[in-house]
Amino acid sequence: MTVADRQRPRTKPPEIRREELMDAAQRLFLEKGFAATSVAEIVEAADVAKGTFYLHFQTKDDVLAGLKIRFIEQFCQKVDAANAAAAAGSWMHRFDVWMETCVFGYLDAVPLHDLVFQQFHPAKRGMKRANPIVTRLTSFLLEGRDAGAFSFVDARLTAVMLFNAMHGAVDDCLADGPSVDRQKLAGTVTDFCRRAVSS
Amino acid sequence: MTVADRQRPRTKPPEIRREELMDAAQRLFLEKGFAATSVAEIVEAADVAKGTFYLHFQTKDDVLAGLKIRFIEQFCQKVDAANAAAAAGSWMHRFDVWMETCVFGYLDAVPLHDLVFQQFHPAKRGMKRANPIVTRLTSFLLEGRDAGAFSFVDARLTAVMLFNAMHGAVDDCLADGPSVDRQKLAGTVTDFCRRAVSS
Amino acid sequence: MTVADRQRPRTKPPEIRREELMDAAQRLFLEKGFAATSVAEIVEAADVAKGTFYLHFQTKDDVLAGLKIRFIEQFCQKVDAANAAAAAGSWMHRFDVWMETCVFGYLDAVPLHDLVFQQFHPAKRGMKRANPIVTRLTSFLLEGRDAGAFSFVDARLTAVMLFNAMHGAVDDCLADGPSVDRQKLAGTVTDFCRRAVSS
Amino acid sequence: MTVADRQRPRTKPPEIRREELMDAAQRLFLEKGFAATSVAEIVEAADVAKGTFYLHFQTKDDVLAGLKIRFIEQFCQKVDAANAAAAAGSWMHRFDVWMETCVFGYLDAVPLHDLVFQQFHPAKRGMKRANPIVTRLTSFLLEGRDAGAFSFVDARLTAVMLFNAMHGAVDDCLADGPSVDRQKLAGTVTDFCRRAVSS
DNA sequence: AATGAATGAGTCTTCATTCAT
DNA sequence: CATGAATGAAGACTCATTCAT
Repeated sequence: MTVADRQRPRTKPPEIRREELMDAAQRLFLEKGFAATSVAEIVEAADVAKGTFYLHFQTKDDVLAGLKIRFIEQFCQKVDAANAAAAAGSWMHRFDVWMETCVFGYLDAVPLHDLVFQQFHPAKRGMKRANPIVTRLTSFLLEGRDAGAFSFVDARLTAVMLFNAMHGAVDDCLADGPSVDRQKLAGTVTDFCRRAVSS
Repeated sequence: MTVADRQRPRTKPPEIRREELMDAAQRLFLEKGFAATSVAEIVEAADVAKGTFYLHFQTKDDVLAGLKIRFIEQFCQKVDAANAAAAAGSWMHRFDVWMETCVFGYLDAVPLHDLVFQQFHPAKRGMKRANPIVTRLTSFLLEGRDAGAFSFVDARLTAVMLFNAMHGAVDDCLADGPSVDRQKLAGTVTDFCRRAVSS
Repeated sequence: MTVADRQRPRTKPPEIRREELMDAAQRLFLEKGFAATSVAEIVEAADVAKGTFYLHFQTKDDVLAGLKIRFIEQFCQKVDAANAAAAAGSWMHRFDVWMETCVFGYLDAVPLHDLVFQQFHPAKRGMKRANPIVTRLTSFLLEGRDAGAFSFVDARLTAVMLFNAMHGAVDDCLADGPSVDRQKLAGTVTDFCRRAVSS
Repeated sequence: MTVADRQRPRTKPPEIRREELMDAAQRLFLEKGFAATSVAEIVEAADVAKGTFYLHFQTKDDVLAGLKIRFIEQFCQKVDAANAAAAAGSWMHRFDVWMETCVFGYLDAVPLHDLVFQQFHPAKRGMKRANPIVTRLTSFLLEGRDAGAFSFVDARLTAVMLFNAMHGAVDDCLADGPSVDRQKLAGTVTDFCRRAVSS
């Protein structure tokens, strides 16, 4: 309460502060879970006052929403980059690259993925349709089929199943422990997926 | 508040009371989510007093655990029954039956499945290994391969991927709305899965 | 936190607890004002836990509403009793009794009156119409006019003006300090009021 | 956010800024109540930054005090003007003008009056003595009595009662809705008041 | 077996005010 | 004169759990 105690305002540009708060929140959410993390802990970790949090986010849920958007953006960038890099190869090669990128990408991000995709209440399953990875994969499959490289019944549903198969495999491996033979996993997944779309 | 209302003997056998509480809890959890449902609401729905809840369950989490066990038991029964009924057919036919049973079974139970498999907070991913459906499917795949009917790299991982592909497909369809062409969905899923394990 | 610390529940019938909480709240509201009194202080004064407060009231505002109802009931009882006791006298005498009862009643209750009639937000002026004292007084005036004892333009508006005149006079006297010549005040008020309705 | 939008010099003379802030505050206070209005809302409505508010007012209460002073000044001007205009008439006529002016003046300002006269918390009832309208009316009544036109027991208390009767009547009419028969109301009030002071 | 009043730590959120720029 | 990011004390309200009856 003394004059000495009162810290002078340590002003930063809003984007920086917001990012710092999101970083702190993400770390804590991953450690202890969303519900078990209090706003008090977030602001302490970010070294700001309680009120500062509410300068940048409407509610605690709001941070999670922000984290989700950030996660999706970053993941899409990875996939797009890998896809572009392999553009010259065969369709099957490009498909393998797709799935491998996803496997590796998720291996590094499964906890975060689960965090941001945790369904808040029920029903909002509709959100899943928005999954931009599935959307991209669907387009890719359709192009490949037009080129005679792939075969399947329903492009979108196939993309969904490929995505979930991959995701489940990664999940399962991680369940065994943190040390995973990444190449072996990727090999098994791509083999599975290739079969499922081979013409 | 009438004389008739109160003091009516409300004693019931423990198993019945427990079941009624679980039913009430399941309904509310599915409607509003686990975290958003309070014990107060559960006991109100089950028409018992607060204390009665704690006569049958240690904590709120305990009910969810009970719900999970009940769900798995019921689901396994369905799968086992269908599998037994198709035991005389070809391996591919039996495989189709497997996947179809899952599709139909999950179509009716996806929200419940998601509820009981919701990961609480930490990386209790180990739990997933316990999924008895995957265990059963793994055995089935191995037998089929021994009989020369199937081909794949890793039995367990393949079972995991098949399971997740199926689950994802059902999820995705449900996202569009409650009315689903069940046969068409089952057909697409079985086609996908059959490709993935064909020798 | 020790076992010794934990007080055993000191259960009381809901009506008693509710009354005790209202008493504590009323005392604090009168001392420090409604806004300046926290629920924490109320429960401390009533010697119960925070949660107990919310067992009996939905919100903090809810207590004030309860206080208002209680106040009105008690005030009406006083007026009705005095009115009944004077029923045998002349109309003018009964009118004097009316106003005197109000003057004395308010002298003892002005702070409480102001507390419970403090307008929360705007507009809810409509509430004032519900003032049962004014309603009673209106009826009384009409009966007296029918008997040829009173004269005025508009019964209800006259009742309102009499009530407010009385109330303002009491308020004004109280502003001078706590020691008031009650008889002199009552005399001045009844003189004023009698003139206003004399035929 | 365009270049044009920002950095436009926003400096204004202090009196203007202060007035604008008071206008914004008064509008919001009347809409939502004093307590329910935040400084943040005031500065937004006045289109200035938070800090600017504290350049012109010490605290939030300070604005309300300013509003009160402004209100009283304006109201007194109206009454004085009307009184001066009627100076040539009879005492009773002048009295009618007095009360009519008040009725009409309050009809347009009751919400504002209630706002600025809302007693904060303690029994700062002493403030009411300062009511300059009552002071003026007291003087007027005394002069009229000296001239043999009025009769009453206590000049000040009579002024208080007249004022409160008038105020209550206006309040009551407003409670019915925004559309009021102003002339009828004024008639009823002046009739009531005239009786109360007639010799 | 059943009750339900009581508990109290814990949570999110608000907002008047300050001050470096 | 003006700004607006930062502060942090304070407050209302929730809810899983207990236990005397």
